[in-house]
Amino acid sequence: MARRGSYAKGVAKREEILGVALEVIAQDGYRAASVKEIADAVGLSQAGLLHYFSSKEELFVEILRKRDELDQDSLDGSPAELREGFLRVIRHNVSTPGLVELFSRQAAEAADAEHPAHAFFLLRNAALRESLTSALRRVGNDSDGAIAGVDPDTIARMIQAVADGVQLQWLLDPEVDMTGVVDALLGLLIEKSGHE
Amino acid sequence: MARRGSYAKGVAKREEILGVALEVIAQDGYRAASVKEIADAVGLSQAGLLHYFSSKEELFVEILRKRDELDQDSLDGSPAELREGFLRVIRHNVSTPGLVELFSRQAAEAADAEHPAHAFFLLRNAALRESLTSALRRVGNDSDGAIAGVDPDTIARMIQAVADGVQLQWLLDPEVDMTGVVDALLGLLIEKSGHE
DNA sequence: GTCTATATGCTGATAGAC
DNA sequence: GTCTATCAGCATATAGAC
Repeated sequence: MARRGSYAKGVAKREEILGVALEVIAQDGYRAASVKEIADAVGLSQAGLLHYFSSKEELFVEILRKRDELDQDSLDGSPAELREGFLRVIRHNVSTPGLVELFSRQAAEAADAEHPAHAFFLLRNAALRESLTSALRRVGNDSDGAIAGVDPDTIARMIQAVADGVQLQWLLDPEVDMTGVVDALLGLLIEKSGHE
Repeated sequence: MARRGSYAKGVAKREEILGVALEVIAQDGYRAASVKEIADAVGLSQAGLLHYFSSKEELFVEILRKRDELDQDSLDGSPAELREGFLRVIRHNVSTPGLVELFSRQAAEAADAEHPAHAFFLLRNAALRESLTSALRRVGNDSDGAIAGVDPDTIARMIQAVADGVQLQWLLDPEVDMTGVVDALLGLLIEKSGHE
């Protein structure tokens, strides 16, 4: 129990760090996404923080993972709820530009198979596609979830691509209506699946 | 003439550098996208290369601009040709992953309004949307280029988003069929505009 | 115009005391 | 577990010779 106790404290501290990191990056923007800034916000020195994460890159991955975890509630439930939940997540992202920038940068840097975030993004993307295709299969007219002859996996990639791509446009120009663009696509897809 | 001569030589050298940079990054990947690697490929020292570009960031912007310039031929012409040209550009990108990674990274980093690539991406994106909306207006049934009630600007953003977003997926996993996903969206949009 | 050499500056990572 | 101190390292940027 003593061993588990100290282990649990380490886990709790990690969680605390991730929570604070999420807040400070959301509030202060991507500039706050340095080890030192996060350490300051938590009330630790840089070295103190790196006691819990083996590297900056690992820290960033865990931040993104925690963020997904907090968003997960919105992505559970029925197909109709999935659409609304998906849009809710995007709407929420508007209030956290720093996290969106962190995500977008890491997504690009993760191209390298050796990058610490590479496996994370592969898994994350696959899980998201799975949620989407499963919803498509349950709601579509075609039993396999295809829409107008397009297979569900391609549809899922399309939805994810639009969401990720419009983020880049929005980071460049906050006037861009991220939710509107994604919702327009979802609307077109649903109409299409309903009418065929 | 003497002045214009030396000026012209400077321009010519810049162009030469950009051409070589495009080649080396396309061939050797994003790792070749450092000032030193490019300088080596051109046959200059690092300092010699930076004589022509005030900073690394400016160099990168010019590389991306040059790339667009070379792709421009594919994006001229009629609406039908625009679709084919758009897909041709994406197909070509498959052979230049280093450039796609450079583009994606810069697109994310350009979020900061102070970043040298910020203005470039704003202009580039606007020009691309203009090409797309103009094609939509010429080809659509609705005189204003809307599709199923979605305004042409949103459609244009959607198309651009899917192209940028699927690149991230493809960088992560080269098995992903970038062209297929984008073409599927274009197909859905065209059907939709044709049937309504 | 191009080079060599160096400054600069950050920031992530590590060693070792407490 | 946390800190202070320090290293390491690189890649950009600049100065100055040729």
